[in-house]
Amino acid sequence: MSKGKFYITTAIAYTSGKPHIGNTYEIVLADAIARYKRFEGYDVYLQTGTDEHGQKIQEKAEKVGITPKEYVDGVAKEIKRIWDLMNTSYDNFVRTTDADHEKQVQKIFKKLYDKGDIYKGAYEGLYCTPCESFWTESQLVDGKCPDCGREVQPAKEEAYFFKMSKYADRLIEHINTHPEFIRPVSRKNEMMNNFLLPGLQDLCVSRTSFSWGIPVDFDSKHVVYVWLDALTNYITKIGYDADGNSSELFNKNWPADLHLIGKDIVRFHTIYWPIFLMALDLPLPKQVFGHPWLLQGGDKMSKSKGNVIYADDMAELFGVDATRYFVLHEMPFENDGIITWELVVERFNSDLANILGNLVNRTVSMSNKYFGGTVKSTGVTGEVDADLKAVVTGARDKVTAKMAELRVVDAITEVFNVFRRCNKYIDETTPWILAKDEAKADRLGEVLYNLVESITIGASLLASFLPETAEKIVGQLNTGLRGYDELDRFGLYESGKKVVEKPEILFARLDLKEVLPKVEEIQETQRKEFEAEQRALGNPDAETSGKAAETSDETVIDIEPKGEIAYDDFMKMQFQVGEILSCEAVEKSKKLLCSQVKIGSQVKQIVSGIRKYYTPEEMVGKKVMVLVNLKPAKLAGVLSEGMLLCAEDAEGNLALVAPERPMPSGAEIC
RNA sequence: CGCGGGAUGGAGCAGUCUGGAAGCUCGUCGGGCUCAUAACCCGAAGGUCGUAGGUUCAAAUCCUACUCCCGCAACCA
Repeated sequence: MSKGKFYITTAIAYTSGKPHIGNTYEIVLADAIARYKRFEGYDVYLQTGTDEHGQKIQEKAEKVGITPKEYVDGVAKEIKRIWDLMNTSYDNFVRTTDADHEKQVQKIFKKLYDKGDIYKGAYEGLYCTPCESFWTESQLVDGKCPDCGREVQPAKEEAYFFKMSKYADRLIEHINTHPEFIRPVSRKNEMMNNFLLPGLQDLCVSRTSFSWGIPVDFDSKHVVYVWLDALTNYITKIGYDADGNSSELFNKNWPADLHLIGKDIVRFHTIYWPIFLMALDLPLPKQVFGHPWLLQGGDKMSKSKGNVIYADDMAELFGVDATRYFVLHEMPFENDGIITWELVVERFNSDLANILGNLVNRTVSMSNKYFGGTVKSTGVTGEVDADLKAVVTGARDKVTAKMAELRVVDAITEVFNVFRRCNKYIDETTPWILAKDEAKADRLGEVLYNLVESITIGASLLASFLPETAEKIVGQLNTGLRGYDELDRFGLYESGKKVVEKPEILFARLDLKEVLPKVEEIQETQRKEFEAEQRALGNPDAETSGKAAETSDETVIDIEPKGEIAYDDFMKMQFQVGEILSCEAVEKSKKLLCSQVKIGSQVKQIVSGIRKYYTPEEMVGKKVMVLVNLKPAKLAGVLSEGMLLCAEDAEGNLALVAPERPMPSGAEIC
């Protein structure tokens, strides 16, 4: 009896490196939703996978000395391994390097080209030849290249563009008439105000600067823009065919009911993707949910800090279900969630061990102790039974209501309220006192029956979130999980069955003191791996910060290698030691500090983007390395006559470079 | 005046759209209980709901101004 189809997708993971717990959150969330929908009776199709093209991947593979395909094969395998480890019930794991996908993307590109929505044009802009970069008028500084300060020339580079503006009005209309399309609502406002209402630019949908992508089949210099490539997986991998021979799977499942994505890519999913679909004459997905991020103690995770939390590390320490529980529970609906090891342990002990694990344990123990494990309904009810039953049988609808709004945390709370109520029931009925009175044996039997029945119902509701645990619980109670339609009825546990003799501890309480050293170990390993990786990539200085740039979802990004320079070029630059005489924040900016720097006998005003790392007070008196003969420029309206040199680490943290021994102001650095 | 989000007992959050007795989890303190994983149950303390005004019989909630955080954008000479 199907309630209809439900097609849900996650964003496909970019194969630039191992996904951390924040990335893993998405698939676990999707899995919980998918499992619950299936449980409700929907015909669910959950699709996830990997996004494998793009310049970053090509560069990275080159660094390691393997082909891009070899590289993504490795990462995709690792991602799939983690998805499987987390016990996620996806129906389809897609890869954008799959042949059928690539073929359809080419067809789609051609179709849109034939239709006139994609046209061949040119980047027209101001080109800085040494930097190989295009700039717009507004990016220029004093009419010069913002990178190198040299002259720029008007230039063109051939590329394909998509006519976004053609569909903008229709999209605005759609968003306005479908309030549920973008969730949460705050993201909708952001999209409207920032991108749609100011007017959409045509989007460049091809690249010629690298080759690791899907080639445009009628113009092989170009590869398809990664987002056009990646987004279309939602249709190609369920059988969309641009020529009209789409599969039954596609016809049944499209439009998608829910795209689950991170808040950072809302723009692509609520603007570009719908417009691509409009151009293909396809209906739009019903809902796009941009979930928040999970942050490590408020910081972004990064490998070099050794504070990345990976799902498999967590699963090893706490178990798969505890890991699932944690990410689902700690992620709020709209704001970023915070993850710390202390919080993990607290949740684990309080909810999983104490409320749930202990409840099952004490119930099974008592059944064994008082009745040799036999659970029998005697019909001797008590006053408090009614409330227990009401809470237990009413839980399903509450959970369903929360899930319908994608309030997964609240749904889990509803499930746990069942277990909390059971614990309270034990206190209200005091079985250990009943057991002392032979005449109350029947009442005692009924109490234990009610507990076993309630736990069975609770476990059935829990199954979508903690599938393994739910099975273990009903296993100990010697029964099975209930169907959705049975959960509003009390008393289906077969009277007279026996529970297991020895209750297995579901979640053993953790001691933070024992967990932290293990965490320390993991972090140490991570830092070592990171350094080893850096060395492999030819960055021997990696451990002290170094040049290897990296973002949270990347293992490494190396900076663009610059061309060799002659000694003369080097000699053109004048570096000197400067002493900071005074320093103040630049009013109009959040990042800039303006310093008066004494270099020899002159004083220069230099603006630097280091406000985040240094206060004006602590700047004063420092002797730093200054590039003196840089052409002055205005930053946030303030004149800057040079550059304070900084080292930048993986996360963009900056540290001023200073002479290692005291040197007088003005000393030349060469 | 770039766009947006946030500020609620010690911590983490809900409540704000649709004004009407400040709520949840954890922690703390006190009590109960001993079936159970030092678990469970009950109770208490603790908040002028960022600040200042305003609307209203009534404001965490609506309006205005301000302060401080955080994203994005810009930018980081």
